[in-house]
Amino acid sequence: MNPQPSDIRLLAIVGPTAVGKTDLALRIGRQVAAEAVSADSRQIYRLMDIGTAKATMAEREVLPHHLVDIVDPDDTLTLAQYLELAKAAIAEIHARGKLPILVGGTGLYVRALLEGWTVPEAPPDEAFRQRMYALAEAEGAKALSQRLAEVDLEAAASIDARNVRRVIRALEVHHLTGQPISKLQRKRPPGYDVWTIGLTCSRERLYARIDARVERMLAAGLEEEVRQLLDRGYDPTLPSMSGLGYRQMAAYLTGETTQAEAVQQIKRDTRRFVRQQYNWFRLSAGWITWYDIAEVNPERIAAKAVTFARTGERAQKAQDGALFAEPGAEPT
RNA sequence: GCCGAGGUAGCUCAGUUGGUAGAGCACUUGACUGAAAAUCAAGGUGUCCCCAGUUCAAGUCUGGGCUUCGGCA
Repeated sequence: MNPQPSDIRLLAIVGPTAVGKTDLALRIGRQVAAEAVSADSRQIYRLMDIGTAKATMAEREVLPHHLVDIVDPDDTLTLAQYLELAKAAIAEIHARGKLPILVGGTGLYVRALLEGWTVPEAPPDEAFRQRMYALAEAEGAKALSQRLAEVDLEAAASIDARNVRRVIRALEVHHLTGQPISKLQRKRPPGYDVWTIGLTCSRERLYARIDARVERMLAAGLEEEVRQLLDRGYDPTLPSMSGLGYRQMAAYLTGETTQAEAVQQIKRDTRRFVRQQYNWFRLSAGWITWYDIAEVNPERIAAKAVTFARTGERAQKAQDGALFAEPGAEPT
């Protein structure tokens, strides 16, 4: 008998990069039987350890991590594949009598999982994409969007015509399924017994943490890690190499920029990324119990999580240092 | 000390024949359903170094001052 999702107690830890999500998960892992399910689109890659700030092997002894190191840098993992693997991992961990902890900063993954997005069954068709890009090149992005309007008016209206990538995906779905993407996108909440903790702090503080972390990555050998990837023949244009730290380091190592510029750009781009992350994890979101790390000791947050693991009891907003009192707010 | 070139948005700078300013980046915000740390979009920003003068009107012209950077002593 498979357990119903509603039987599965799931803790989620979200927030911007470098705020301390992994650290919190480890603290919890030392106190209760738990395993982590990563919701990080970059930690999936093997050989990319330093720049993605993966938990160390020793830390993974304490808290086993799923969905980390699962594909090679020249491979890709799609959203649909991620969702399948994550759901399976969560079910397995629960079956072992342990607490699954969803940890990660990839908003798309977290939201898609917790909100139960049904991804249209249309795997990428590279040849089709190439043709569409050529078309966009020849006739312009507008023309492509008009083509989409002919088969899917709703999608054409909601996707910015200038965002060629998304317009092509919508066309691709119609091409492969004969149906408009706007009709295939569904949400079916999986119904986990989930509590989502969000970690945050002021931008000023976070930006300082980011700068410090980038320096630590450099000291730990980020440059050498990227050089080895290039030496192994992994091309700078691969999706995996578009990650923070890798893209800029590769540009330096191939002579496009100076080292100092590359480092500065990593810091700058990471700050930009943080702003993007807050679009997925809004401070005003009722489904997240936010804690400001400058105000609440991580041990105290971990204690709340442990209580949840044991009893299913969530810390109340408006107490325990949680931000944004909105009692009764439900996950969407 | 002398000669030259500057001082305009957080930074680098543009600003035509005088009509109270503008681009890139930064910064802030938003979208996001099989590439997502991707891709795309929107937005604000100013003692135009200071003082005086000419003028209906000065970032722009004139004089003085302060200051930065070169070169020469």
